[in-house]
Amino acid sequence: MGDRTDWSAMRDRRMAESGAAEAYDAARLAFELGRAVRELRERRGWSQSQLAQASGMTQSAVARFEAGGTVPTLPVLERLAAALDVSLNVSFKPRDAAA
Amino acid sequence: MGDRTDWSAMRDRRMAESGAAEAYDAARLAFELGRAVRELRERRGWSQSQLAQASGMTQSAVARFEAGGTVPTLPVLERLAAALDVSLNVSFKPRDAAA
DNA sequence: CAGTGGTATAGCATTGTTGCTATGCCCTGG
DNA sequence: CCAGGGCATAGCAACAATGCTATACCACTG
Repeated sequence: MGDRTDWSAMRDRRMAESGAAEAYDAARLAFELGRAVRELRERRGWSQSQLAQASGMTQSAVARFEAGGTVPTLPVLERLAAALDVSLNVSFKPRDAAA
Repeated sequence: MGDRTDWSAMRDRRMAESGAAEAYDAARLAFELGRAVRELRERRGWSQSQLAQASGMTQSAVARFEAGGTVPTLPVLERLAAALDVSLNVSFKPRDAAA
């Protein structure tokens, strides 16, 4: 994967400023959520523009999100989930037990 | 529930401006996450100040979060989860199937 | 080769969350 | 009665995500 963008630098800066681990996890979570949305979108055969319209965003915002360019906010995740007809799950899980 | 705060008005404004449903869901999610954190914190017998220190926040930020005063960001949720020794789970779930 | 659709980036204004400090209320213990 | 701990709010500065417009690149097609 080439470093065609400037975002990696932005993330690195964030990591250096705070405690690294937490910011790093957030960036990784952003990346994985982006990939998940991209998969769901492509599975439906939608273009970024279509998803954007369905979720009240613009194509550029969708592209930025799918690339993991920023850590998404919960309102945005909810709108994407609604548009893709899936449910968003945000919860805390004990580390030592299931569920 | 008493309306001792000003936050309900803020949420109402957000709901009125956008599409209502999405913003409403985000506010409810914020509220439930706040309650979850409060439970985990009290279960550990921690004060807001202790949790704040453990998660790199201030007591006021913890109070605001537990009250559902703002929709938390993922970095904050990660830090709280780490401090409370639980794992944060953010994912999309199909509406028609399990897992 | 021009035209079109899909995607990636850039730049900027707006908006909202967080960080921080200070303060007020309630309750309990001395 | 007064002091202190715990929690709720306020106000403001700083920062980061979103909204939006415009543009560039690529693949495909007429």
